[in-house]
Amino acid sequence: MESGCSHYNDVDSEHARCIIHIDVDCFYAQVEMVRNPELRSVPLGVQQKNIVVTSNYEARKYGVQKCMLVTDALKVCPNLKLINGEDLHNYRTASNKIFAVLQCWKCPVEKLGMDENFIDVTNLVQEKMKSANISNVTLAGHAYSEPSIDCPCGCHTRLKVTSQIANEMRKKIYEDLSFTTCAGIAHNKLLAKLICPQNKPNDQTTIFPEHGTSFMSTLESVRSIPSIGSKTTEALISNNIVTVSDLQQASIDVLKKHFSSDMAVRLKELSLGEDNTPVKQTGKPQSIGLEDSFKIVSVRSEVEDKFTALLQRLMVLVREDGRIPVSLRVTLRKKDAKRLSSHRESRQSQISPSIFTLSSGALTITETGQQKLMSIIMRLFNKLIDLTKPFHLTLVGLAFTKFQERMTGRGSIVNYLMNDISVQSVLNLQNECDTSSSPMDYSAVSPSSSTTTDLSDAEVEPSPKKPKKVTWIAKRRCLSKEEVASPSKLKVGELRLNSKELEKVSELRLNSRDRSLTPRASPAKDNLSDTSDTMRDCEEQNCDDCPSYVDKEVFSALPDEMQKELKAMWKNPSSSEMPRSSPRTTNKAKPNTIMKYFVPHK
DNA sequence: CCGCTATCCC
DNA sequence: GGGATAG
Repeated sequence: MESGCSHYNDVDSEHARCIIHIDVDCFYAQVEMVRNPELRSVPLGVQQKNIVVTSNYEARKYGVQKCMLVTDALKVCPNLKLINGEDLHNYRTASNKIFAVLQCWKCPVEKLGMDENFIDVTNLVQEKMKSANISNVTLAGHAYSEPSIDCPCGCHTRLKVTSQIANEMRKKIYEDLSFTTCAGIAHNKLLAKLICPQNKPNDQTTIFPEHGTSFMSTLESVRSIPSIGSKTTEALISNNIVTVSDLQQASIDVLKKHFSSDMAVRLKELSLGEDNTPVKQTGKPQSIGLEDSFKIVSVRSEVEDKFTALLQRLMVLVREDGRIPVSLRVTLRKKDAKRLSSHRESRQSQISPSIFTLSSGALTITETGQQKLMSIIMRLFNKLIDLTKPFHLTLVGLAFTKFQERMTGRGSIVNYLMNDISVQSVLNLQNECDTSSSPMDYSAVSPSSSTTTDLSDAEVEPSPKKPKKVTWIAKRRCLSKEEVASPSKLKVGELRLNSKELEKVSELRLNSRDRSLTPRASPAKDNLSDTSDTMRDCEEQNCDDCPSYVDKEVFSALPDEMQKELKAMWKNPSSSEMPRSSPRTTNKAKPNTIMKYFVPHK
């Protein structure tokens, strides 16, 4: 190191992180101007229903504000050019492009709505500071306030480097996509977001940690703090806490009287400009849903029609998403004289992935699959409505809320096997108490990930609503001829492998099936073979390294690497990786998940 | 203000 | 499962 090395870099400091918040200027209006550059020079408003949801800066000169009534906007700006913005498709596309550009920096990017993104560039800044001489790095854009004190942790330098990165990002968004943006640079999300609009449009602002608290106190209402909404504001105001400054000075004990302890602490921290929430990489949504509101629906058949229509639309979205849903939620809002606003009720249930099919890689659903889903939906509906009384609904909603975990492919051979096996087990779990001949009783089927929990819950602490004690029996199922012959049409429940992996597994299963079928003459039972064959086969397949429950032939067909990994695991089960969803246990009475799925219950 | 979609927290 | 929050 050289001369005045005052650039101490304390990565454990409270100011350790480097966060950028990027906000696209008047997003909808810019999308329209990019589409049609002639609009750039005229006052432009984007209209939804009867309101101007946003306007370009040309229109703002005349006083056209966000969410203004069209009539009022035209009064202040008779030349206002209006474009209908009710179709969000173009906006979504533009939003995704911006998100994609930001991903180029290989840092976590969190999307917030269509026009905002957080980026955590902490690691990138560290790298830059290691490789380049940053002793006299300059700030890009504005500072909220010039750094005065010399923060010993080195955050000033880091944030200056961050401001340079933010500048590069905005430059690339402009060069690639022609969108101007604002950015806020800070050591946390709260300050980055709040400082972002300080220099609008098309500019960026950095705030240094030492100014966090004083900046926050410039905010008039507690409501301007993200995560403090109308309800929390009400509660605070009723305690005479109106401004952020009030909140800064409020006693924590007073806050704890009206909020949970965690919430009280969090409110206080926010008021001081402190926020340790991480930037979470945005990925696929955790739920995909639709809802439909209306004046009144009081007839069951109409409800069914609404759900059928929703399901129809929802399937398009799920198909586009590509993942296989395993849980379904039904929501409704009852007509309520008291609370007209959103008081929703919902019920959800697991669904069998085998309802869906994969044909040549695309997720589809058969007619009978739709019928199965509808019967689940109506069963959930019945749980929500007392059918002996009249009902009055003002909204119904449908959402898929859980999805089959993606095969990460490489990395985990245990997952490779587990996913496959666990799904198989689920498909073949049967409730002993179930006397019906129906092959699928949805109320009884548990998802792979929660089978263990459900079982123990049922044994240890039966819920009063489900008093009957259940016993699960695992059976191995053979593939039908059609399924083997045409793997692309296999039930989705058995297919969570990519095509290469699929080929392998199909092959293994085919072998396994041939072997179990040829020696014995029991062709009558096809799909659901009984357990005895399997159990005996397992006993016959004993080998030195494999437990008795492992099919030797299947095992030996696995790649050497996989065999090794499995053997290692069997030698020392507790130290081996387990699937995320199944916490391992040291309790011998409670077998680990792998055992659970391999060992047939007696 | 309300409709809609999604997430997080209790 | 329900409420609060965001956009």
